[in-house]
Amino acid sequence: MRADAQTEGNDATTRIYRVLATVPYGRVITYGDLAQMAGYPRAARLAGQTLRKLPRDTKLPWHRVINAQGRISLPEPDAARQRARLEREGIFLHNGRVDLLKYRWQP
DNA sequence: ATCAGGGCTACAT
DNA sequence: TATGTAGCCCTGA
Repeated sequence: MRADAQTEGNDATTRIYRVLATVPYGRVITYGDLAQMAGYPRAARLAGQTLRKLPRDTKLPWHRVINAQGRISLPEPDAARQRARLEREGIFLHNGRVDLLKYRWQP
């Protein structure tokens, strides 16, 4: 836990979930940005580890998180689920990637 | 206190 | 564009 994070009174998981919840429909965010917005710059892998623990029935938009290359970092069959959810929001992959310049969300 | 490992990244070939 | 290679930083053992 970090000093600046402690002042917020929350652990990394909570902070990451909170940011994830703000990612709007039809947009995506990278692991690195998610971590940074949660107060953990350069801790992209932390975001990954955290998301991996999400329950299957979560309401959070886990599928809107992709890597910095615009690619899905999940092994099949989860990658297929993520792709399907993204498409349902109008986000399609071309050559296995999302057009970050167009859909990347950054406040 | 240490250490390996993770849904990663940036940079160099 | 496609690898390879170092960093990064947190968590759990």
